Amino acid sequence: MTDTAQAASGLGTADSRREQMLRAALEVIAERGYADTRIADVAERIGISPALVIYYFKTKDQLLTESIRYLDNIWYAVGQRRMAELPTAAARIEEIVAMSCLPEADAEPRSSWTLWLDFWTLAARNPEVAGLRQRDDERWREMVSSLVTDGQQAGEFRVVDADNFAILLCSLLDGLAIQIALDDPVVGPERAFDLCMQFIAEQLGFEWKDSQRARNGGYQAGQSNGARQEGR
Amino acid sequence: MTDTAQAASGLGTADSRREQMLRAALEVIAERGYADTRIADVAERIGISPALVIYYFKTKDQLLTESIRYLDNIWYAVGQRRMAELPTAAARIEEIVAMSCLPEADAEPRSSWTLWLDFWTLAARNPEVAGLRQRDDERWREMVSSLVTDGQQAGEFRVVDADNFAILLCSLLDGLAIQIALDDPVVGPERAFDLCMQFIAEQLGFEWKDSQRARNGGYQAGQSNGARQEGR
DNA sequence: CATCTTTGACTGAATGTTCAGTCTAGAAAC
DNA sequence: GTTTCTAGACTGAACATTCAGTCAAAGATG
Repeated sequence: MTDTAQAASGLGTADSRREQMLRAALEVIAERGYADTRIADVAERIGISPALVIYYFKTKDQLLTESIRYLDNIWYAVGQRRMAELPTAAARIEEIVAMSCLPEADAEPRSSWTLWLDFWTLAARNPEVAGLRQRDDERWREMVSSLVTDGQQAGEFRVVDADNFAILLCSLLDGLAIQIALDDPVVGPERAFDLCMQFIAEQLGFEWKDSQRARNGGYQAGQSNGARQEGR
Repeated sequence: MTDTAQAASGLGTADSRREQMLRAALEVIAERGYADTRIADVAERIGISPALVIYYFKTKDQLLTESIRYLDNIWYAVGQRRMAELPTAAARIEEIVAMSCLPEADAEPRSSWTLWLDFWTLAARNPEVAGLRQRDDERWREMVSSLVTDGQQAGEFRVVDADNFAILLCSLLDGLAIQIALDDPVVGPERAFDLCMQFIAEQLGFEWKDSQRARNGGYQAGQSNGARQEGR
């Protein structure tokens, strides 16, 4: 599966190839785990020879490392875009929680929660990846932090220390993500989402009414612009 | 290096050998990561032949899997023991947080936060380990949950849903553990500990005064046996 | 416009290394 | 004198990486 899509569509050359490989690598990592990902797997997935993979990325390590970077960037970009489309701080923060907890209808290869587990594990030993992860975490904390500040100025939220709150929330999200990634029978996506939102609403002192967010699909029933589709 | 300590101390035969290997395995995993742990590393560490490792554990997989189980059990047992020694629910819950956040003076091989990252990553693909992890998580949640209930009955804590709180706290602890494991410059052990305790105190409605807990040194000055040194 | 030349994408067949696991046989322990 | 341990040498398979080219399109050259 998979290969055809792009392979058929003719994009053989140039940097689309690179990207194709990065994507394939992420898929394989998600399935087999970082450590068990072989160059041959990635190659096979897009129907090319292993040698070609090395042709583009000098080493296996480079391929995998770059694919992680790729994931990281995409994910952050998606976050930014979505934030921009939402009107209130409360809605934005809810979207962040949703991104962390709720699987999306259009399951991208970049999703798959287990990818983040591998990411963390890798960061523990690979300094380059460690730096990446750190920056990434910092970015999310800042996003949350400034969101909170905004919300406070707009009178949506009660006054609490934004930085501390950001650390708390981001850590909580990571922790919940583990449960979700590992399919914990007690802490599924919905429950994680609800608990987290309750926590936030309580901390920031705003009303949060459960329901609304119909599973996947969209982030908010009402709120107009039902368009957002996350192209691919 | 390393070998000497135990090797010299005579415990050569029988099941102490097994345990010695399990410990060594954990050390190596902590250093090199689960995926990069070789049988030869474990053997070398205690100065034996790789073949001997296979003699005791039929396969590499078995060795590693068992070492994870070993870690899991020890950690939980330590938790139980410590809980038993503390008088109030508040103190117990603080100890749990400390165990999750604060490195201890007598750094056991079993510690090393990165071990947990590997544990989770492994659980994502290895059903056996997945079961282990799930049970483990459940145990901690129950511990917290019943702790909260106790505290409530004793009038120490305000009334909140104990199960939900347990999920929240355990997830938060996991999330903070990631930051700590990866040496995040912003979220170090102390800050994680403080933030977490503040959160708890607020949720459960009790007073928590920072100070007290002098960094490492274990939870309680006393503890006698200053001997245990864990060679290395 | 027919021919060479160049260049970039790509492959299949080696090569070499790294390990897990086996096998043989010696030393202890009981 | 079995049975339990243990080491050392060895095997076999799995891979990453290299190498020597193939192939086709794009430019030169005449």
